[in-house]
Amino acid sequence: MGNQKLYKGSLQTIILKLLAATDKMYGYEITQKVKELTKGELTITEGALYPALHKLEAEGLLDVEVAKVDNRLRKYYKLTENGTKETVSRLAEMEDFLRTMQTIVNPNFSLE
Amino acid sequence: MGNQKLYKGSLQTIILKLLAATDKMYGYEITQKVKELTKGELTITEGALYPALHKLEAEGLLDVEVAKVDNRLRKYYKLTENGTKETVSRLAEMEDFLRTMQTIVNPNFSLE
DNA sequence: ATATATACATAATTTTCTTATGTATAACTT
DNA sequence: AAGTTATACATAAGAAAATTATGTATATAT
Repeated sequence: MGNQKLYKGSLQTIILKLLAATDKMYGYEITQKVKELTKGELTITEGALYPALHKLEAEGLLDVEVAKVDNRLRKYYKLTENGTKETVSRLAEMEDFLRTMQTIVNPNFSLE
Repeated sequence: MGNQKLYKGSLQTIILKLLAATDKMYGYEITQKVKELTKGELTITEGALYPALHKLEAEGLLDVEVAKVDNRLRKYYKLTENGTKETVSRLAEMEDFLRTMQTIVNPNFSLE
């Protein structure tokens, strides 16, 4: 597991992107998907995930739909119309950030 | 100015990388260099910078050398031997992080 | 004379996480 | 049958790293 600290600030964007790619997902599913996608490099804890989902919902970016599967509760989240728009801009910001950081940490990068 | 929030957690690595590329720099110089390098996308505030420099120094990654230029104080920071080693591993972690995030937010990326 | 730039610093607050804890059901193991 | 792990939600306490606000002081530009 790499430096989790670096992921600080990017959780909302990750959630939004996954929902843009999969239409609807529930919390636990998101944690498992991220673990799988990142080959275990990023583990989203419940203490980070659930508050983040609640916040995105409160901001009107996500809609929630409760389901019962195998006698267990699931909360499916999906992007609202506004959430879809916001995802586009969050992804653009993320790409700017990644490009900028790439430039800075590039081994060929020099200050001269 | 992009989403400053995304840079949370990467300030130490940025400082270390700049010092690896320039041998010694003082605080204000770092803020200006970063602004220039990122074309204004990232503005490092003093409230973030100075505590970060003090912390890196306390951890033994930086040495400080005080100078007086034009009757004004400057504190030049440079990597210690340990700081140079640590920079290598911090940059490796940063590259892992950037690669992983790139995978997740890549527009060609799909969950199927 | 006044504002901006250079150069440091810290305190209060906010944001976002980690760690710890709690509830509950299902499935697997011994 | 009993205990552990997996599934599925949630929140509270605390830590980490920033922002915002404030402070000191000198130099330069208007």
